[in-house]
Amino acid sequence: MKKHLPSPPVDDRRFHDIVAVLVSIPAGTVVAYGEVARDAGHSRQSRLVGRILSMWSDELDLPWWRVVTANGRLVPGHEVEQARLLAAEGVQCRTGRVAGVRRDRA
DNA sequence: TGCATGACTCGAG
DNA sequence: CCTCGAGCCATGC
Repeated sequence: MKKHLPSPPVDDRRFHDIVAVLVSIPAGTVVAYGEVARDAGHSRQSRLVGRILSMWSDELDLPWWRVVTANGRLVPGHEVEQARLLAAEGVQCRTGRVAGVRRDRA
């Protein structure tokens, strides 16, 4: 059962910071959840990044496909979709994996 | 207040 | 390559 949107996170600074980092990810670049959290100033809230993407990625038009796990693993259940989107930006992928999980460079 | 869950991460087996 | 366990933070019942 999917959970609908909880209270509006617009008042939450952590949320705002993480979203800001997400939208600032250049096309053709893949980053890890932990990297996003660290960039936003919240090194331990990698899970929060995942939750934000899972719940509001579409609502806020966030580039969730540019976010992978620290292991280079694509999002479980969306591997094909994500791989397709990344390929469209020039990021080569393997079965559920990204070819080179460079944090800052494509 | 406590426990379970999750698009996480790391280390070990 | 895969699974498990411990740690981390936020949310919901």
